[in-house]
Amino acid sequence: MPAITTRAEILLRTLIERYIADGHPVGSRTLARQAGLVLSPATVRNVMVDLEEMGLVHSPHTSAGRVPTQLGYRMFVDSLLKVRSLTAAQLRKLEGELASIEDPQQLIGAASSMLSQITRLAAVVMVPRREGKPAFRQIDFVGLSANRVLVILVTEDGQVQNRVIHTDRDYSPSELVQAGNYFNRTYAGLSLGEVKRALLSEMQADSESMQRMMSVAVAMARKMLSEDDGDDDLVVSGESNLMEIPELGDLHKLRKLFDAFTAKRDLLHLLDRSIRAGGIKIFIGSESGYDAFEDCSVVTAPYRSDNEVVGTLGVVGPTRMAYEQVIPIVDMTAKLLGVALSQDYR
Amino acid sequence: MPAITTRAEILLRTLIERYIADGHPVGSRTLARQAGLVLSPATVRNVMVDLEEMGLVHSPHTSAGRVPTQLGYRMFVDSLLKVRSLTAAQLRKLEGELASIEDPQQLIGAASSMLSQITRLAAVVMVPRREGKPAFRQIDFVGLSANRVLVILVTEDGQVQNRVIHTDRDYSPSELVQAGNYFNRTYAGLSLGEVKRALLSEMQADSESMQRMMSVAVAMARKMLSEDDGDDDLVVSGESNLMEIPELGDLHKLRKLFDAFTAKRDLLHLLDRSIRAGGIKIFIGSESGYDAFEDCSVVTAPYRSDNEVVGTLGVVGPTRMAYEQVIPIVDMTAKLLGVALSQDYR
DNA sequence: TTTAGCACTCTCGCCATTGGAGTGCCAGAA
DNA sequence: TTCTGGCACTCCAATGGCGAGAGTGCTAAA
Repeated sequence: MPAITTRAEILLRTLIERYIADGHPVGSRTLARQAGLVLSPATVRNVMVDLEEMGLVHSPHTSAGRVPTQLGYRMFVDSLLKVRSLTAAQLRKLEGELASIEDPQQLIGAASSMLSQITRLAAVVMVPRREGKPAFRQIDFVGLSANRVLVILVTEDGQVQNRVIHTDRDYSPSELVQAGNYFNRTYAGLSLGEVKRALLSEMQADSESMQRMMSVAVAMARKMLSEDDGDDDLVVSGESNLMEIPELGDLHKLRKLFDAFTAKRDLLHLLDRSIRAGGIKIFIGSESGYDAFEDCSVVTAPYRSDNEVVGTLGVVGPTRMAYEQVIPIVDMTAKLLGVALSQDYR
Repeated sequence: MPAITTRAEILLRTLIERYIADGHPVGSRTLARQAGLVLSPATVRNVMVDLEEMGLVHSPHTSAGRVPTQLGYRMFVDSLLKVRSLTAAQLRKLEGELASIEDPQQLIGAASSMLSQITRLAAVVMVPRREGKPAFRQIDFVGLSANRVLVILVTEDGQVQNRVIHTDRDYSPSELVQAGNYFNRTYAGLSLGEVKRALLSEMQADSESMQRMMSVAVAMARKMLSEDDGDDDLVVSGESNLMEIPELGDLHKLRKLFDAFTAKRDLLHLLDRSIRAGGIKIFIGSESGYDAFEDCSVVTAPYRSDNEVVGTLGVVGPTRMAYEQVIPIVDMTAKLLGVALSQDYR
């Protein structure tokens, strides 16, 4: 296994850039011209067999040019890539669109749709997971029909969640108001996590010491909070951009991809893996581990709100994508989304 | 223009059934055998030229069989079609899945996904539009940061809507509670439409006669209610089923379709048109008027809650779809969804 | 170590061929 | 008048052969 020389690196880089640009296998003649080195095609060919031995490039058939392998792309993004920073226009557009939105939900949607529009790929944005962090602000109990109570929970950041729960008996409106008041008085300002813990211990404490009503309120709130855990969600946009991409022309592959987008589960796991990594993370081809993304690369970046990572976003596109443009766009979108989220509700 | 004979009708029907079944143009030999009539291929051919003159069938090229035209399909579904009623198993499945769900939102989602699973086509369900009908139950004002108030509106049927609005000045929590109480006292039990009307007149009335606070509450609520109009929405599922359909194999067409699904606008208009028609409505090919659906048929049925039509649902599939199966399924799903919606919150 | 030259290989587009399916039409039968 | 058998014809789809073009691998010389 030959060690990789500087020249080989340059050639690999130009090969990949070229291949990304037009999608055709690159021959030795074009590569020699393109690379800026003064080299004959024959020499380039010699280098190519080295690269092929190292598993960085591959020849679709004897008389085609070379194409990067997954490993080749990996090396490319790891050490050969020069990212192009955004144009002023792009930056302005991104900033402008996000700055004008207030509602976090809409913000997520806007980020996703912009990301897909600019990259012309599919974009995914994970909704922020606050993990019991946001402070509790107010709870309301509204009686519906018999035995059914609507619980409305408002957090400090202005998010509203609601759920219908079933109770063992019918409660009068005034009982419900009372329960709500008790709750709001007792727990105002605590984080949801703390509220949850407090509820747990309160449940275990001697229930005689509480009025029966309060214990019901506690039970209701607990039900509400406990079901709230797994509500991670994704916003996907621009899936149909992927239909324009020749590599994914196979309807079968395309279908797997689209199903993955609607199922969301795998995608969520993938984003989850990258949430801990501090910055940009790139999954090339089968590196993701999900076969729906076998011919795709996924570029993700975590975003932070109030200096703490709360989610990830990214794009899904063909392995042969314009990394040097996509990476800064994803990066910047994550930053701007973070800023926009932090400015709200503070 | 020859009038259509009974025999021609039978042949047209068998031709379409056959074509729907396997997608190949049908030749005179097969048609003669299939139709159950004792006829030679030659005779069938003579009938075919009649049908072709009437614009009901069409020959892709001189030596292929015949294929139904849009007009042919129209005649087929209008007068030739024998719908097959559901199998007991299908019915049980539909009933079972929907009966166990309570939340209207989830119900819509479930109906949509079942519809697409059973038909193996794309399904759409319009969310019920209640047009100011549901009764007002409760409103809450929650102060967020300065000048920003979260308004939470609960209707009699347990639906919760919330929106952040901006106010001219900062309000204290107690002011907000007061405003809420005033509101709930004054308008409890009225329908949203009535509340809206009442607010309008109240705004115009001499504002000196109200406390300043109340007028603010009114303004807030009005803002909330007025923005609430255009929130029609759709739930789409099973889009990716359409990728398996050979007629739609063209990626360009497919893309248009998918974009129509995400844009929702055209689809919404289409469903809107069929909401007034009492029963099943079928748009074949370009009848829909939207070119994304040019090669598709759309089968819709309105559904009712509490004996009043509140929405439509349907499926989108290739023009060549198994109408005799799809129609009863759409029909029954609409009925069952109506029943399930009516049983809740009553 | 690099380069030029050369034979070789593989793909791709083009064309001609062929078999099959199905039609249209006509003349005769019912 | 209506139906049918027969026949010539048309068109498609699949097949195989062919040549051009692109690019390689290898070798021998600079």
